[in-house]
Amino acid sequence: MSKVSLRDLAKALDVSISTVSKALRNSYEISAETRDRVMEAAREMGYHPNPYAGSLRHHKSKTIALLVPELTNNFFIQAISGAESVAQERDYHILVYNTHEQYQKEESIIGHLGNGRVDGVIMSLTSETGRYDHLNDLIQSGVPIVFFDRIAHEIETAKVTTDDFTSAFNGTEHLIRQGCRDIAFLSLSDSLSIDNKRKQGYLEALNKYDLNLLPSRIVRCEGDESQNMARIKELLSAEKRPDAIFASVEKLALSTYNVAREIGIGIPDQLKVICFSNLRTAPLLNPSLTTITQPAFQMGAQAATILFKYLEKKRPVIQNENIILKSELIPRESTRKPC
Amino acid sequence: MSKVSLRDLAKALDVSISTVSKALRNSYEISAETRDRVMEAAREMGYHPNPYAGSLRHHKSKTIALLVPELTNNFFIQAISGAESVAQERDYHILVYNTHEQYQKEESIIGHLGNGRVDGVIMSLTSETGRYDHLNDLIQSGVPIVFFDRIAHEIETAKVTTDDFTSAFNGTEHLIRQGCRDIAFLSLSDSLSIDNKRKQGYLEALNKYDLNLLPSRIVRCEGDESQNMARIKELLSAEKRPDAIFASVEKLALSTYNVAREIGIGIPDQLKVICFSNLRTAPLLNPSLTTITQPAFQMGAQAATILFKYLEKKRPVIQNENIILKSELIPRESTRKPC
DNA sequence: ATAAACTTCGAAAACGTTTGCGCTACATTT
DNA sequence: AAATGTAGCGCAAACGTTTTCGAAGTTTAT
Repeated sequence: MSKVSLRDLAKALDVSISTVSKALRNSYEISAETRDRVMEAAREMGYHPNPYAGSLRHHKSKTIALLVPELTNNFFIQAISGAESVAQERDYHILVYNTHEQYQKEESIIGHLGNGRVDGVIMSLTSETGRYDHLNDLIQSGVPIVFFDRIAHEIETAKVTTDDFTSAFNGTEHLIRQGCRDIAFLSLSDSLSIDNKRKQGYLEALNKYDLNLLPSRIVRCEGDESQNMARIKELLSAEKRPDAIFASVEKLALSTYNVAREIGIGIPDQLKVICFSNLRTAPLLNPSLTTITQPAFQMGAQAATILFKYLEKKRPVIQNENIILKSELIPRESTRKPC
Repeated sequence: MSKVSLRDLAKALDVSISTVSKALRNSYEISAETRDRVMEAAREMGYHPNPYAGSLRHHKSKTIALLVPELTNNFFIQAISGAESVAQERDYHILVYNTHEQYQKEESIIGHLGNGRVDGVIMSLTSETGRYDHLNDLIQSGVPIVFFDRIAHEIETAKVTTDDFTSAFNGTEHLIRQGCRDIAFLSLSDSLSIDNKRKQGYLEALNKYDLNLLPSRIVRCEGDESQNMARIKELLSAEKRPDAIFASVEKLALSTYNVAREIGIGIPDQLKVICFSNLRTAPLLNPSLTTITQPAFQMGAQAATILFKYLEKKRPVIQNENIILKSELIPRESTRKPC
């Protein structure tokens, strides 16, 4: 039982290829009797249509691409999972690509998506991405893009994000209410939309409470894990160290935990920690970690839903559309006030 | 700049389609001058070959499928990441499918992979999967499958696993050496190869130390999270509760942590816990979790490497081949002996 | 009875490639 | 001078579909 094509079926049934094709698609042109014969034979011979032949005719692949800057990351995985759920419902296929936080890879992958391989793209930008020609080219060539989380404001299309500014504001305010007066912010990248929004929320909260900021309190952590840990260690080893850390992403909070443990700084007594995170084990950490948790699964599902909505139209040009979901601040021990 | 095809290029250059095609593939039939003109025009007009047209001719899609029973799972994500890395190097594309631990979904997805959509499959079985007709059919139709972790012994092909028996034996022995005498085993599914191997390793260790087993000490946890937690709660609430838990998978250990916290059982003093896990936060948990960590990334990478090795042959029928990688037992506080 | 309409099917083009083969020049050999 | 060789290119088939159109044959309407 190797590949069986329409031609094989036609030959076996002694009818034409087009008859078989029409019968399988329940065309009104075919008599019920013939249709049943064809269906029966198709099942028996194990016929499955060649998807690429169909794609070639239709200029539709029933396939979308999903680009994320990291795979081993709870947020992105949950988002992928959400998108995959929606795609599976609609019989779409998902190509997954890891851009590894590298602009060059993003560009190269996007380049491979041009000529009909996918009907659309769902993506989150690299922390390096500062120009968008590759994305505009793709859209120009008729492949719509929906962004989630790390979006490109410059591109007119649908974007699914969370209330980063407000969440960061609330998170910072939470720290202040827990008694912190010198809060450091661990940033991932200056070119990232979400990072900037979060930073602004953080600054706005400091401003509201008249806490003036040392410039050194905003720490860029765009290196690998050991480089970031070195930065954090430097920050926490200074004679005047901050009394709280707001990590813009999960991994920086974990690095902070590791550094704190290494150099003997107690959380939350000597240092409070909060971060954006989708870590399922946040409640089980030592100490349990206060998080701002994004609805990652829903974000992926929403992005997919929007994309499919447009793909079902004849001319899928996506309009500007901003879906903003709410994150949830979950206070835990890492920001507990001393009693 | 919408789609540009060979025909468009040919028209623009006033040569035939075949000349363009050959020029782009650096055929010796084409003069250097023409070749350069074509190359130049192709770049300028933004030509990218339609992948599906090529697939149709070649019966090769440069695409593989990756089926996992769960997406939000550190082990599988790392494995996907490993496979993706190898695929990216070789310019292969990866379709990712979540079978949601459901045999029916696995069967349906496999059915969609039949006619040329993918050149090969890398997969880990569902905990429900007990029959393999769908997989054999796929292989018969010329699509090779490489298994990893949750394999089907019954199918002759390449399989990448870890030393589950030995690891489970060692893990159990570790518990015994830490003073445990009544060790419960949390199992995921009876039909899963890895689960059985782990169970056997566990039993063998008990046997070596002459610890006789209550049948109730092997607990099947194949439901959803709340059902599993109920089971574990029942186990730990009994008047004679076990002094250790060996969880065959990560999520059951986390459920155990939650239950223990809920009903006030101290880890490790009243209960020791060990599990197979790829949790990055294992060292940061409260208490830090003793794990048997599988080389998940390498497993995915290995599986992909083997698959590609066969795909590059003319007749990709994969021979029986068992790659067995070693897991690492990392003792942490959750199995610490009382001092 | 003939014309019109409908039913059921097949021929063939098209999607965008790749590739074997043939054709034209021209150059080289006898 | 004729025969042979070669470089450079185009024609057309093929991959497996879908779909338009027309050709039969059959039924209905006039």
